[in-house]
Amino acid sequence: MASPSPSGEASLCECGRMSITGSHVMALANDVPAIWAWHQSWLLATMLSRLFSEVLPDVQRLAADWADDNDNDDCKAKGEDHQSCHLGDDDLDEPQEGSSRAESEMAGDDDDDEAEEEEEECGDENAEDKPKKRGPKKRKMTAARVERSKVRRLKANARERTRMHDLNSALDNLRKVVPCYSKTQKLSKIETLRLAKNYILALGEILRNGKRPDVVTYVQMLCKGLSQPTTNLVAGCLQLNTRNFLTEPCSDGARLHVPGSPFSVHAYSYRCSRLSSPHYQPGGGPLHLRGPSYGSGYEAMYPPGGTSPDYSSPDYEGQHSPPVCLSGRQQESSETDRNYHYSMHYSGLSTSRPGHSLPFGPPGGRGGGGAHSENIPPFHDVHLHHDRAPPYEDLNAFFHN
DNA sequence: TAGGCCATCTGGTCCT
DNA sequence: AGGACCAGATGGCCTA
Repeated sequence: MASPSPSGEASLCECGRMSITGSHVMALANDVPAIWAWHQSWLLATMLSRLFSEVLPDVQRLAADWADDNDNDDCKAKGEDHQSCHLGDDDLDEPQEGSSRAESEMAGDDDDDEAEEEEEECGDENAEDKPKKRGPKKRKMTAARVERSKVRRLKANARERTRMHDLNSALDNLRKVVPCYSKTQKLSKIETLRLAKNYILALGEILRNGKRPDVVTYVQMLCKGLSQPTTNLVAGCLQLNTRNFLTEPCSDGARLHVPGSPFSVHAYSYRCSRLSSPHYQPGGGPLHLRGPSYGSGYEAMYPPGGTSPDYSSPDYEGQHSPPVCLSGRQQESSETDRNYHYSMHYSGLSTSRPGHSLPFGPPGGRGGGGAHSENIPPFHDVHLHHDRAPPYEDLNAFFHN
């Protein structure tokens, strides 16, 4: 630095006065026993003692030399202006860091720097032929620094574990309030979030329309974007027996009331392809709509007559999930047994809230939806999960029938 | 065995 | 400096 710029001068002066670490540190440095008492750290006391008693004179001397020698080597070789060399971007952002680096760099020519446990990286003098790099310099990883780094890493790992555990706990709580909950077969994280989103959208849709959807529509809303296993799970949780509405006893578009069910169901020709089956052939039916996001494994089949959700509306952006499509295998497995494993989020139903009326009362006046068809197992553990305001309670009751 | 899911580690970034 | 958050990597477990 043949002609130190004002900024460089200020930096050097600060280094010389050692104000870089704070005047209080300098004051303490003159009293090593105080540091011992203050920090209870042999390492820090040793470092500061040596720093100020031995290194500081050299630092000050080198600071003067540095103004004459160093500048040209660094900046002109890179074609950089002096300002950026004196105070690079990183220096501006981290003044203490930059000052410390200057301090270490100034002390770099001293042979004693190898013994400085807490000193910064001073390797530049060892690689004079190498171009100096800008930005933060790597600190020398002394044993003490390595040890501290390990401890810090272990603590960070523990915190990260705790954080993830908390997150998983929150997800568990979310699993309990979405329409499908099973202790034995947990929804995956992503499916839980998707189902929760669909659940919220479905509730909002009900509130907006002020009328209940048919069960197929509701299931479609809930299962939008879900994987087929999850779709099956939700269907099971919602007490939907595919034999009630996934068969072909009725003409397309005709409504079928499932005995005991509060829903009136669109009975339509529903060929439930096991899409994951190797026998599956896409595009096999007139009512089949390809699921946009499940081209390889899923096929969306919506009932005719516009009973499917309005996926073209802004509320239904994103993936479309297939409606209920239970595999033959899962149909063979006892749907009834499986349903008993799931906690239905009932509230305000007949058993717990006798006389409570549903805003979307079941057709036929079977208040509370307490009756069940032969294909729909009765609920034995109807209970309130939450204390809700009546409207939401009613909605919840409706959704879980 | 491939793929999905998960827990954990790790380094980076941002903020205090 | 340290904590929170995030994303990538990795390995284990499970299932089809």
